[in-house]
Amino acid sequence: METIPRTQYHHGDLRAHLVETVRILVEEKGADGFSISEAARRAGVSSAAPYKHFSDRGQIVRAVALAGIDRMRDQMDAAAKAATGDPLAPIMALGLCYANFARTEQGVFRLMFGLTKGHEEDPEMQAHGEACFDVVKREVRAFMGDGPPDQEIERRSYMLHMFVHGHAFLEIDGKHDLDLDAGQEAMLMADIARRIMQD
Amino acid sequence: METIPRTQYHHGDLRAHLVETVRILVEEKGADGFSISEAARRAGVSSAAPYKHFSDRGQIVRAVALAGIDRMRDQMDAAAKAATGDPLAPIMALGLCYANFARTEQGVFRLMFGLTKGHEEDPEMQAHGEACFDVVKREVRAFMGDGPPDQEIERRSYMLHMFVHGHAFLEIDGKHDLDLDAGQEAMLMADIARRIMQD
DNA sequence: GACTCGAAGTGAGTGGCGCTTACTTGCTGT
DNA sequence: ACAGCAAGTAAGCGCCACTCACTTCGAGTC
Repeated sequence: METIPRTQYHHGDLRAHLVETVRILVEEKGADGFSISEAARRAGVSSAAPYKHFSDRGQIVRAVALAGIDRMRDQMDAAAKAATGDPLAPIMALGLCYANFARTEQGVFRLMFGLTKGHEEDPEMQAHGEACFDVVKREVRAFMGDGPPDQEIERRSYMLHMFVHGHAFLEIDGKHDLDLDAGQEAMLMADIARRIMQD
Repeated sequence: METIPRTQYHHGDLRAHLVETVRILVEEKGADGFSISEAARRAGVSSAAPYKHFSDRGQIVRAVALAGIDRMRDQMDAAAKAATGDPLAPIMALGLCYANFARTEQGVFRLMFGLTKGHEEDPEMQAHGEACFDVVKREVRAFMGDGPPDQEIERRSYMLHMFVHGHAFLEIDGKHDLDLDAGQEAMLMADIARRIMQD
């Protein structure tokens, strides 16, 4: 990240640079402790420059969140495909992946959800989220076979999502005292996955 | 709520008044769209007045969150005690209560969690949260009897919490498309409760 | 290769915010 | 009656999001 003042007048790709800078700031200062001004400062441009690329602060944050969703989707996809052995392994892997993402990209994770300021019905946001959830549904379908109707796949997938989402947030918010090591967390995930997927 | 300018110089109980005003603002404008200045304006005092009662904005927000936790605890306690019939009824009732609180006090609910700015290790906050969780543990113990060790009670209670917490947030964030009516939500809760509490 | 036109920058300015400071008010205890 | 202190005020500071009038410079045209 370039804190050094630019030599050229035009930046090159300020838009992408800003998104990345804000991502870092969000992790450093928390999901609501950063400012666009500071991001501009770090990028070595004036505080007015960001508004040539985004209509307002919300749109920058939105771009950071969207990129986060995509990143998480990629990680989930990879984790599910890499998991073998137990037929429940891919589903467990998805859960662990979700929790790990929340821990390692806490700030962005918070933005991805709870970004319900003016984005209540943002179709692009929803589409990217959907793509993420599709990975879950795909693995649930793979586990359950072709028997059950889509509605049942959806139901189970949502149950899994509820659990892991709650866990992720309780974890990063420090709202539980049972501090699990990686092994214990994996066992918890396995237990949950079994309970949700059985019968 | 008094928007009318006061007649007396001294307010009477500005502290409590502010907490209530901020609570309302949080619901109106969202968990991060309100300002202390506006709360002061609504209370009919100068923007400096709040700082005679709170060291900073964070402490006001904290007070609002604390009051919220207590309110939720009371509702959960009442809901659990009122539930009869099925032995799982109290546990289901707790879940529905949690989800309903999140819906009706969305702003405060968001504050109660995700208030991890400087409050990471706030013992009072944790204590109030604990008191809330105790209600869950009490009902789980009631369901399971004296057999299982405390650790198992804790485990099951946390599973319930994960699930309902995830549901509450996905719900208020509008992150799922299966829009459940009250009956369907109750059935979902029942299904989950059964899966978690069985064997 | 000069010219122009628009995208991408600048710097100064606005209003609102959180918070502080120095001062005032008026209730409460003696 | 009065002192002292808790609880208010107005004014001001620095930071923020965002705007506006202006400048720079690179890409496309002749």
